[in-house]
Amino acid sequence: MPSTIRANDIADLKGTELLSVLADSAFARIVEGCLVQRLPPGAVLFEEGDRADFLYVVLAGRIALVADGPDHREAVIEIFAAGEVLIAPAVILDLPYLVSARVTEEAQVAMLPAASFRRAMAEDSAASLAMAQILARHWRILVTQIKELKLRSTTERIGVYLLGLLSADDGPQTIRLSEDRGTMASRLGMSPESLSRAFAQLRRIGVGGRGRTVVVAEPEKLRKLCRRED
Amino acid sequence: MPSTIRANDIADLKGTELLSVLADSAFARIVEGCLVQRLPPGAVLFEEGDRADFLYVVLAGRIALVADGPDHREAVIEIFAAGEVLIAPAVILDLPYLVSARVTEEAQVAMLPAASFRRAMAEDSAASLAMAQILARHWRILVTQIKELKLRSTTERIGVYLLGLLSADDGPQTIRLSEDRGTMASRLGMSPESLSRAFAQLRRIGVGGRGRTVVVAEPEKLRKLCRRED
DNA sequence: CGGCTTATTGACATACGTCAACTATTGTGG
DNA sequence: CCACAATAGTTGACGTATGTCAATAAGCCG
Repeated sequence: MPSTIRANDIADLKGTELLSVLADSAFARIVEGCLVQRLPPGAVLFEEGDRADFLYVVLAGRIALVADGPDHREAVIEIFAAGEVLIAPAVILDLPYLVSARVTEEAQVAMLPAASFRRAMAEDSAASLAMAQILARHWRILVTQIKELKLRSTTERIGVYLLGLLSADDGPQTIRLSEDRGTMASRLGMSPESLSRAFAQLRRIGVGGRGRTVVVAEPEKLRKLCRRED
Repeated sequence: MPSTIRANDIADLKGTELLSVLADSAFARIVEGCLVQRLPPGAVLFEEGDRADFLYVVLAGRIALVADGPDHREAVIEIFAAGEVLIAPAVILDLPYLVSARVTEEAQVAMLPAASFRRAMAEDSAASLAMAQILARHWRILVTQIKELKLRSTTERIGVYLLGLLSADDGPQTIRLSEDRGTMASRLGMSPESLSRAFAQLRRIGVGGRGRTVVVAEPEKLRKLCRRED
C-alpha cells in the first residue's frame, strides 16, 4: 500500500540528481502529493499502456523496465537503481507508458504525481536543465544498447557488459552481478541458455565464477575480444 | 565548405521546435557563430569518437546516424529529417559522439557551436524544457526500437515499419520509402538479403511494389500480423 | 546503349532459440 | 540440521531464422 512520505524519504528524494536542483518551494510542492511504497521482488509498478499518472523515483532496490512480448516472453530494457528516476519521458509528454516496470530487488519507490512534476519542470529552469541532462545520458545508454544488438554477438555483448563492471585494473578481478543471470540474459537480448553457453565460451579466456559471482582472470583478454578494430 | 549563414537559413532555424522557443537575444547569439553547409549524399558530418564541437540542425535532406562495426559493417541507428536536431546528447554532456553521421539524401545543415548552445540551454529555461521534451520523444523512439530488436522477427519489424508509414485508412495504399532498401535493412537491424526475403514473405498478405514504392493492398492483414495478442 | 549501383534469388553456413533432461542452489518446514 | 521442494543454471540434441557468399536480374544515369 502506498503511504505518505516520511522525513528520511524526503532526504533521499532531495539527494537525487533531478530533485536536488529544485528550488525549495518547488521541491516542497512536488513532495506534497508524493507517495512512498515498499515493494517485494516481482511487484509490478505499472504496465505498458497505463496512463502515466506518476513519475517514479527509486529510493532503494532495483526496478526493471520490461517490454511484453508474445506468449509470455518479455525483454528487459533497462534497470534502475537508487537515486534514479523512472520513465520521465512518458510523464513529460503525458503519453501512456511504453513499457512495464517490475521490482527485481526489494525496493522502495516514491511516486510523484505527473501533473505537478510537469508544472515544476515548466516553472523551474534548473529542473528542466537537469532533466535534459539525465535524458541525454539515457539517450547514449540506449544508443549503445542498440549498437550492441545490431553489431555484436551474444558472447561479445556479455563481454561488454562485464567490462562495464570491471575496474581499470589489469589483475584478476571478482565482480558481483547485480541481477540474476536470467534477467541479465533478457537485458542483453538473448535466452538464458544462450547466455550460459556464451559464458562457457568465455571460460577459455579466463572468465569463471558462478551464480552472481564472476571472476575475470585476465581483463585484458576480455578487452581484446570486445575491441572493434580487430 | 561551411559558409556563414544567410537570411532564409535563419528563418529555417527559427522554425525548428528547439530554436523557436528561444528568446530573441539568445537566438541571435546562437546564430552568431553558426555555419551552414550543403552536402551531397554520402558526405560524413562527423565520426564516432570525435569531440562534440557542434550541434547540427537539419535544414533540408536526410541524415543518418550510423554505428561502425567490425570489417566495414555498420548499423543505422536513426535517421533525421528537416527541422530536427542532431546528437544533442553529446553536445549537452560535452562527450565524444557515440555514432557517426552521414548524409543519405542531399542535405543542408546548420552547425551551432557546442559551447554557445550549452550556454543558451543554461540561460534560457524554455530551451531546456524544449530540449527535455525532444529528448523524451527520442527516448521513446529508441526504446521502441529496442523492443522490436529483442522481441520481433525480421518480417514483423518490416511490418511495423510499414505500418508507421500507413494512414489509418483500410483500403489499399501506396507508400514511398524515404530510404533505399539497403539503408532500411540496416536501420531495422538486418541484412539487405534478409529484408528482401522478408518482403517476399509479406507478398502473400498483399504487400508488393518495388524500389522505393510499396503497395499495401490490405493494411488490416499487416496490422493483424504485427498485433501482439495474436 | 553500356556501365553502375541496388535488389533479388539460390545454396549454404551458423548463431541462436527451443525443448527437455539434468544438476546446482536456495529456501522452508519438520 | 536434514529432507524436500522450488528455483535457477547448465548441458545436449535439434530446428530454424538469419547471415554470408556468389550469381543473376533489375533500375538508373551519363
